[in-house]
Formats: sequence, structure tokens, C-alpha cells
Amino acid sequence: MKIYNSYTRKKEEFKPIEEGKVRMYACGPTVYNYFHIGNARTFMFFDVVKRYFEFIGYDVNYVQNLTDIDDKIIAQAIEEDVKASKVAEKYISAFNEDRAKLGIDTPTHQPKATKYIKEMIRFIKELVDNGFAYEQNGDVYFSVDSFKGYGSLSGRKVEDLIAGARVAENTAKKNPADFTLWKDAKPGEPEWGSPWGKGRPGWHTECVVMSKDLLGVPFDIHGGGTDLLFPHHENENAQAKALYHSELAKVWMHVGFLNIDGEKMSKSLKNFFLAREVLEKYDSETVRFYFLSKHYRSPIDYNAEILAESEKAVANFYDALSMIDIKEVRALTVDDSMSKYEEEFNAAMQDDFNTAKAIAVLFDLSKSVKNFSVEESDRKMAASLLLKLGGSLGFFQNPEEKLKSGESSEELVKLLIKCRNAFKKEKMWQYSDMIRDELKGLGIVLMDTPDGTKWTRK
RNA sequence: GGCGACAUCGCCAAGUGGUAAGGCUAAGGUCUGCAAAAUCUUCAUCCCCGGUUCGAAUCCGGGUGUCGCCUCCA
Repeated sequence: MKIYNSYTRKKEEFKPIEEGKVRMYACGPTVYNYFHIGNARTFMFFDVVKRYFEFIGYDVNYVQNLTDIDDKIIAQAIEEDVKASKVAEKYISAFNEDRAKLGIDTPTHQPKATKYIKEMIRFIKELVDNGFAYEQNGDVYFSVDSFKGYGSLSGRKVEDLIAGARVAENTAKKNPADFTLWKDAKPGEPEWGSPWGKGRPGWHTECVVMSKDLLGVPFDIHGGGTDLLFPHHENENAQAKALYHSELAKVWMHVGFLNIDGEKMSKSLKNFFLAREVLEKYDSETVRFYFLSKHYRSPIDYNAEILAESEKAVANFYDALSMIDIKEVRALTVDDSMSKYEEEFNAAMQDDFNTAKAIAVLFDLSKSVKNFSVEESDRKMAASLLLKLGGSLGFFQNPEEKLKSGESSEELVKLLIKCRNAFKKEKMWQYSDMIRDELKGLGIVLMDTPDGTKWTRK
């Protein structure tokens, strides 16, 4: 298994710290709003990472945090005129709803930042005591000059950061690149007692403290969106290195951004799509296919045409699955005749999660399933492997449910097909075609196959 | 200004030294009463210029273009 490590900027052979186990952490949402389609890409990608590691036999401990205390949450609380904790609660359950709708598994742990306040205070105090951080008017900052190596993860130099035109002015900081660990509470804001007075922790500490608690440091994989590389992950790693004398994680993975019609998604451009809005228009598997059809590190464009293509591609798989008995096929043991496909699929996935290439193998299998000139036992075998390999990417989580409309369960359609076949037998084409056309108008498509007439909803 | 990514058929997208996967679309054939589905066939020399090499989409240099991070952000 090779994975591109943002830290070394190279593809590296993945070696778990502990044999047979993967300990991974991916930055989750700040729960101040519903998450958008770009967030969904990252969440879904790490879901695939988790699924695939499990598929090849690893025991995966996957932690995804919930940032439930943050400036943005406070701002949202003021806007909704409720307490900050209410805002967090509301969007945590919304997060989990949307996550489930996208077919993303529940992570092993979903720690909330507010459950770790004490540990974070202790951690920050230790940084202060060891000279890596300092207090200023109730705020605590991490001092980037206090130890060597700040910037090593993201490949930046402290001098360059200062030279950067837009480093915020903050006279309280010793170095403009210093970042906040603890923030003094203004009246009315959520607050916790600390050695520096009442306040709340900064964003960069929670991941260090929670990952240490739930995974141990260092752990195998740390991931997030590409924008998190700097400053968030850099800052996390700096804290870990300062106190734990260790990198926080061995491998750092970053998912590329999603653009809307070629432009960056932003509220001001009004091209902002929530995941739940997208799911009203498209099936979750369409979205999954769309994400996985391009390599995770590349930027991806969101537009109606691409989603329409993805929709057709997924339908292609279900066309194949509708031609076989899923229960029967699922019980099959895949034999060596299919090993070529399996090897190809795994080779693609194990080359830095080349999902686009892996999907090509799924199409090959789909083609075999649909090909009536292929031996029936081989068609079933191909279908079995299609379910299995597709499943490792999170596809086909409930194919029976999805294909229900395609089975002859609805008596009226069955009856009409019977009538049509009777007309066909008498060569009364105008009547048989009328039935087919009328049904098509209702979104029901008939197909005459060697096994009889089948139908699906489009 | 600093750091980085990308540029492959009409569209999407793999490929990182050995002669261009796959999907969507399109055209034609087979099958079909006609369709649909299936199936077969056809459709690119890889942004430009130079270099390295027996050989480059793939490596190096220089352009051009697009994008991201450096500020909360997946």
C-alpha cells in the first residue's frame, strides 16, 4: 500500500505502527452550520480509506472530531438568538443525519472538543510551563520561535510567514505567526475557568489532545482538507513535537478542493451548496461516484453535467445487478477466474487510493454481468465480485432496496406486461407498443430479455 | 512577495521512460416485429518551445494558461 504523504511530499510505502492496525484521525466539522458538498468530499474520502483498510483486513480505529466550541459557533448563536451549546447540538445531529444519508459510516469515535476542556487546559499549561507558550491579557499564544522546526510540515519558513502581506496585526503576540491556544472570554460568551482566567480553548489544541487520548501519539494517518495543511495541521504538529517530542502522525493526507463551475465555493458568490441540498437532487451513490471518479488530491469541479454523467454511470452498475439474483450471488465464493480483476482493483487502490482506476475495473465486471454471451456462472461470479469490490468503496450498501422497483413485486405492472405479451403473440404491435409507451411515460421502462420482460424505473 | 498544484479525445478521467485505461456522448453493424438492453466496430500522440534518451504524455530547462495555500475555511 502506497500513500502520498504531504509531509514528505512523496508516495511512501504504508507501514502501520502496530501490525494489522490502522489508527487514523480526520478533522471533522465545526458545527456552526450544515456542512457543504466540499466538506462531503473530504468526509466521504476518509470513509473510503477506512472501508478499504478494513476490506484488506486491517483493524481500523478512526477518530473524527466534532468542534463544538469556536468563534463561528458563537457568531451563529447570536444570529439564531440561542445559546452556543444549542447551536452545536443542533448541527451535530444534522451532521450525523447528512453523513448517514451520504452512506458514510459512523467513525469509531466522534469526540467533542467541549468534553476535553480540562485536558486541553492541562496541555496548554504544560506548554506554558515548558516555555513554548505565553500568556498575554488572558490569551495564551504558542510561540513559533520557541522551538526549531515550525513550518516543517507545510514547508514554510517563519520569516516567509511574517513577510506575507496579510498576517494579522496583533500587538499582543511576540511573533505575528504565533497562534492562539486559549482565548479570553468576552461577557456573555461560553467560558471555562483556567489558570489564565475564564475563556475557551483555541481550535488547534483539540485535535492534539483528543488524538493522543483516543489513538496515542504518534498515530498512523492524519487527514483533512488541503487547506488544513497550513496553519491547522502545522500548528497541531508543532504542539505535539514541543511536548511529546514526536510527530503527531506518520502520514498526512490532504483532500483537494471542490469548486463550483470552476470557481471557489463561497457564500458571497452564492455558489454555496449544502450536502443536504445536493442530496435532494442526486442519489448518494451518484455523489459517491462523482467524488471517486477523480483522484482525491486533485481539485474537482461541481456542475450539473458531471453529476448527470455520474448518475448514468451508477445506473449502469444497477442495470447489471438487476439481471442477477443478488442474494444468490452474494453467497458465492469468488474463484480464481476473477483474480485478474481483483488484482487490478487492489493494485489501483493500493497506489495512493487511485479510485478512478479502480472504478474502471468495476465497469469491466459490470460489462461481464450484462453480457449474455458470457457463461452464466461467470456472470454471477462477476456480479459477486462487483458487489464485493464496489462495497469496499462504499457502493451497493443496499442493492436489494434500490432494485426493488425492478422486481415483479408490483402486480399492476406485472399484469400490463402480461397483456402486452399476449398482444405481441398475436402480432398486434400497435397495442403492445401502446402499453410500452404509456408505461414509459410513467417512468417505467420495459426490456425484453432472453429471460422474459424486465422493467425498471428511470 | 513566499510556498505549492495542475494542463491528456466533444465532456469527465487514468496513465510518471517503452509506444495513449475507463465512463459519458457520437457514428455504423448484429440482435429485436419495432424498441430498449446487450454486443461488435470506429473516434486523441498528450498546452507551446528547447534539451536528455535508442525511446518521453511521462525526466530536465524555459514559456503560456488555470487553480490553491499563506486570514476563519474541508
